[in-house]
Amino acid sequence: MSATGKLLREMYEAMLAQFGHQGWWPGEGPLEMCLGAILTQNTNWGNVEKALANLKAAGAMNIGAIDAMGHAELAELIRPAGYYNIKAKRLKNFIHHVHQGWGEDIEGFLDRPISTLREELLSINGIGFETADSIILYAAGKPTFVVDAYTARIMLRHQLIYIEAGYEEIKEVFESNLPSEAELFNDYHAQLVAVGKNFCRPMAKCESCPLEKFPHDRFAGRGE
DNA sequence: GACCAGGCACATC
DNA sequence: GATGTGCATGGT
Repeated sequence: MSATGKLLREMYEAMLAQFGHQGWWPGEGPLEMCLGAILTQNTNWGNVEKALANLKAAGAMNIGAIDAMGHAELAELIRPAGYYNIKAKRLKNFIHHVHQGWGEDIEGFLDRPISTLREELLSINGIGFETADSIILYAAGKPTFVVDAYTARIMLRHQLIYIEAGYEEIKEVFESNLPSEAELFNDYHAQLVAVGKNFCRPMAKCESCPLEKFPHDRFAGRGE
């Protein structure tokens, strides 16, 4: 294993020891996770759960129903997740794409090589890098690393990336230095979010952060 | 009442 | 190609 891989491993163990397994997206089916990935864009997961509950209560947790639904009706159901007009469009774009190619077979849509699936997801308006990777990792259960703003900030502070690094470069640091295991990538991302929420904030001090013992700059994060 | 939350597309320069 | 802006609810 590379030196970076060893460091990433040790950082993971330290976070795991402090936060425990996070169990993100314990899963009520791949479709729900796909919808959740879009609904959670720049939004608290608690609000997303309310929107998903509304969809279920309306009998709309299936591809055909959402594809057939009018914009206003869908927007109203997902209202608690915020940005409901734009997210209604994004959900429809995604659902329509899957419906046309795969009918109700979301698992067939997801069960393809990562590169194929990722490219196709990214071609859908409303699905960017993070949402595509979230769908691949959490809904399809395939090993692709999800990068978010917390990940970028923590990696930068710990001098594991350059300030100029983009999404794909940050993702590559994890994927080329850790074993390609969906379960590890899943929990690793969740651990980074826990650190980001609780410690590694702009201008925050590092005391009692599980990553404090690893090399870092205190105020090197993005946007600081 | 300000600030934030598991982004993305589009306009503008 | 870099930077700015709109999208919107609910919890702290």
